[in-house]
Amino acid sequence: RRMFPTFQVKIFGMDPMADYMLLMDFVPVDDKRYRQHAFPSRRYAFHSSSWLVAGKADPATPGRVHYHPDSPAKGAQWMKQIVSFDKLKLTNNLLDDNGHIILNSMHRYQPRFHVVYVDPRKDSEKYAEENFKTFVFEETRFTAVTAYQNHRITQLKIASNPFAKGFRDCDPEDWPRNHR
Amino acid sequence: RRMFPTFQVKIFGMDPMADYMLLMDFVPVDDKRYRQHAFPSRRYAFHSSSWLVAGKADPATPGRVHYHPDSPAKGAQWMKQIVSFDKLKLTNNLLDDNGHIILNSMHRYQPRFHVVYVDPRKDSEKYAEENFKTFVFEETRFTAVTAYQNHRITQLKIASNPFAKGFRDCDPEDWPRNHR
DNA sequence: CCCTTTTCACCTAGGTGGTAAGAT
DNA sequence: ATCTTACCACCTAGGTGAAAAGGG
Repeated sequence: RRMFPTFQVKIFGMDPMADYMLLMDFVPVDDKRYRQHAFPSRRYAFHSSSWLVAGKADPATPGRVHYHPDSPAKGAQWMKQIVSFDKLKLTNNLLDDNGHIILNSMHRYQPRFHVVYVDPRKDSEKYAEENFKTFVFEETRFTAVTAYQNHRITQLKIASNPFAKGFRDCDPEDWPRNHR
Repeated sequence: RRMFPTFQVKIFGMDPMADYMLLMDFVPVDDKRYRQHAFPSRRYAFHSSSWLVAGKADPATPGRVHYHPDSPAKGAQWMKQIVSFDKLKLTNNLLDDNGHIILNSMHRYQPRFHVVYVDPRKDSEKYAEENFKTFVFEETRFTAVTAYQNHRITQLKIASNPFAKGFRDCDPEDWPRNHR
């Protein structure tokens, strides 16, 4: 499935005439597996609001990469509007052959954003290091799940994702302006 | 609206590592305007199967061009599968600002397909002539209309365009194999 | 009359969380 | 008990010709 919200980025400082590839990947935040409850219990109507460590992480998944489908493109093209990675999809299927990003459920991940300058020089491989920049936004960390573990996350998604409009109790269009 | 069927082309002989732009435009086939009937008549239940010349063409429309949205891309990318111009849209609105191709209704057009080699040399403008190839398939000529003038064309479209499935009398899936 | 414009029901295509059944 | 899978109704987004209304 897609990520929601989508990872979006505004870019400055490229050479407008040069070609760049934009891509994303996901690295584990830690070496842990998470779970909802330490002990069996009926006290929680719908899971808890915090995660507990359940032990060591499962074996790492193949480290796939997602190229922005407009890659390669000129710096001017990338900079003239917000770049949105809305075609990026996540899966927990280790045998996936749709090229989706493979993650372990119940593990924490840090999305990373990479910019690659397409070096026109013949021996460009030599400069791979300097033609490559990585950007990490820690506020985009998340726990991968197969089903939501927290009502407030579910409600936030239903309220903000247009495709979940069918599950809304009231229409946000009817809200007073100062509540939007 | 879109063209249907979509203009599609299979490409051979490019340099796999070089960049190319692919584009289409439309040129008038002649300097004529067409119409259905020479004289008022009630003999035709739904128009005629042939076109009659109605006089000289209307003033030529702005000669817009449609770049395939994957442009620019490497020869290897273009050659590895059929290239489909399914994002190309036609309009009769001279003031259109969606970048659609502007055509005069009731006029005949010849679609043209152009391949532009993106020359990496600094003085590439000098070689514009040799880096540009045009391909014309006369069987793709058509008369632009705002509404179909012939029942058999309407039925052919309904039978073959998936988006018109709602107007089909019977489901082609139910046809015997040798009729498909 | 002939053609164009506008609106509409009906599709394709695909992104949501809910839900029930399945797996461990 | 906890988590995963498969399927579903319900959306968004947009491509069809029909039909009615409008213009010359």
